[in-house]
Amino acid sequence: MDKGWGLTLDSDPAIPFFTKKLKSPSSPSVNHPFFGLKREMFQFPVGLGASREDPPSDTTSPPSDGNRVPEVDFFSNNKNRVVAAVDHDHDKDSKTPSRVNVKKENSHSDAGPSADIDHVNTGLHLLTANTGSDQSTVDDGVSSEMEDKRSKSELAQLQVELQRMNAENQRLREMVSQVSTNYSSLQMHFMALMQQQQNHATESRQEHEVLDGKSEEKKHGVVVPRQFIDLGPSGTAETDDLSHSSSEERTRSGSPSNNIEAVSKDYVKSNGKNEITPFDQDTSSLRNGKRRGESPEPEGWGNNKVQKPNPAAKGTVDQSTEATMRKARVSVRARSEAPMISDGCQWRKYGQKMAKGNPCPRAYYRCTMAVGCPVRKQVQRCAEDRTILITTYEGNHNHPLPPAAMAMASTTAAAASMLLSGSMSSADGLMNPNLLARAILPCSTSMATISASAPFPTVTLDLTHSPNPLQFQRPPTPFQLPFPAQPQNLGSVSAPQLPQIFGQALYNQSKFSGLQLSQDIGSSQLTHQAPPAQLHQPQPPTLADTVSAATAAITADPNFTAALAAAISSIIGGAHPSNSNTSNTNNSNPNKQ
DNA sequence: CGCGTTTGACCCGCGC
DNA sequence: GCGCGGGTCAAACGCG
Repeated sequence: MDKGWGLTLDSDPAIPFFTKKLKSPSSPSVNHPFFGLKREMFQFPVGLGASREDPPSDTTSPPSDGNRVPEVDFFSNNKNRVVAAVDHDHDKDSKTPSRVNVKKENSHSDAGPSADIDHVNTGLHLLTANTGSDQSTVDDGVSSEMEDKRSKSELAQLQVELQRMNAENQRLREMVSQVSTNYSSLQMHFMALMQQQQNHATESRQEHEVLDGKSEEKKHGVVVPRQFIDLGPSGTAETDDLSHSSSEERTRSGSPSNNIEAVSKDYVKSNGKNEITPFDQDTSSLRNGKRRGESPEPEGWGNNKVQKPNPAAKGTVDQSTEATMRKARVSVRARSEAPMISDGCQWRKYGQKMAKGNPCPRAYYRCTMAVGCPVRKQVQRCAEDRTILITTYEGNHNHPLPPAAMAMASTTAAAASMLLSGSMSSADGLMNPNLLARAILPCSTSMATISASAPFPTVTLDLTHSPNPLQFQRPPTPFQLPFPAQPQNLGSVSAPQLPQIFGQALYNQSKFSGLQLSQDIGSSQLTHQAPPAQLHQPQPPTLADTVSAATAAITADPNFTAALAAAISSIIGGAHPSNSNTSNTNNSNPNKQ
């Protein structure tokens, strides 16, 4: 029963796991062809370092090229000069790091398979060999020597250039690793802040309870949605215990989803049971016992239904928290012809219903990557525009995920986590939805909306809006931050920057996968009336596919995640919004979530 | 034969 | 209390 959660504890779905995955090609997720592909696609953030030790893999890891345009350009020029005979297949592989290009070129010549980058002389020989025909036309020995000299000087020049580019390559890699490190530290900082916040909220609430007694309960019951009220106790003694003992790895996990799971697991622990039981199993067993008797499968989803608070049960707090946990949803709206977007996870359809007010049926899926994984999603087409596919995610995975799936999961978990943290950090029990929206996607409130109103706090990522075409183009520099990472700037970021985020993410995705996804999504989103011709690719990826890819890329992007963590930290650490306006003014989602 | 999907029934929450 | 709608279950079915 607790195997899955043990997995979660041991393997961080966040960065450590990410890195581990990359370094262990034999990881289970890679067995899945799709995951393997996605894994390739998402090697970008940390793949640079890894690829350095494994040059052969570089030829198949285009993600690492994103930051080496100058290098590629440089060598493309040289290629024309030095190894003009390089086949076009290789030319197509312009994403390949320049160093590999050189090696390949050498191998194309007479350098042999063991040719190394230091043996550029062979390349020069090649050059002379290639220009041999020219030489043959020169009958002057002196000029021939001059030619040699010139060639050698060129070679030396090239060598210097090569070294310089290698140094730059190295710097870029260091930069990437630096960014990754910063991201990890930010995440840890965020987790620490979360813990502090929870502790603070709990302490204050406990004080109130002691002082006010029943009136406090009444007040909460009237003013604040219960789901948010009950979040507070997550920071009780158990949380302290958590932060001092077994929670270390969880705190360091750096993943919002992990944080959520950690909190919930601590609730379960507080039940007094010795065994560590997934929170959802606790309630699901209740429900199963009541409704359908036994269920061999740890049905995490069973807790999807809000349990009636049992006054006698010691797990009232737990259940409420669980309710909040599972209630936090992330909805992704995207245009897609496909029946379902592929987000890197394995799903099994377990139900379909005709929702009222929508002629399109709603499909229910649950994650089957691990037994008892509580994550589920609903897929439904928008009634107004059936090209829009609405995918609603709920829950957190209790198992390791492939990078692609993990990215999506971390997105949803981050959104859910912020919903929870917002509820916990707010004195009124609920955070300003607008603030949350800006936290999740700080540059936009139009594409990221948060519905904190009942029944489910839902974050809606609306990718059907038209991004700015200019900003959707390729960013000038791959390392350009899509939006300022400084928390204080989050609120002032202009809305149109969000498309740039997605655009950049999709651009990376498209580069990684060799598909023009960015153009695809960009054009399809930009133009409702003028579908461009380049959309028709041999394997045209649906927009929904790119949506998940975009989300994955976004969360896989250290820039984004770092900024996200910074935003969260700023909200939790600094802002204590007492805005009791729980009604969502931003929820533009016409569909009830 | 195993696995995934389909589909009708069931349960629960909520509003009237 | 009743009806409605959302969500889930599980037997039946289909497919490889």
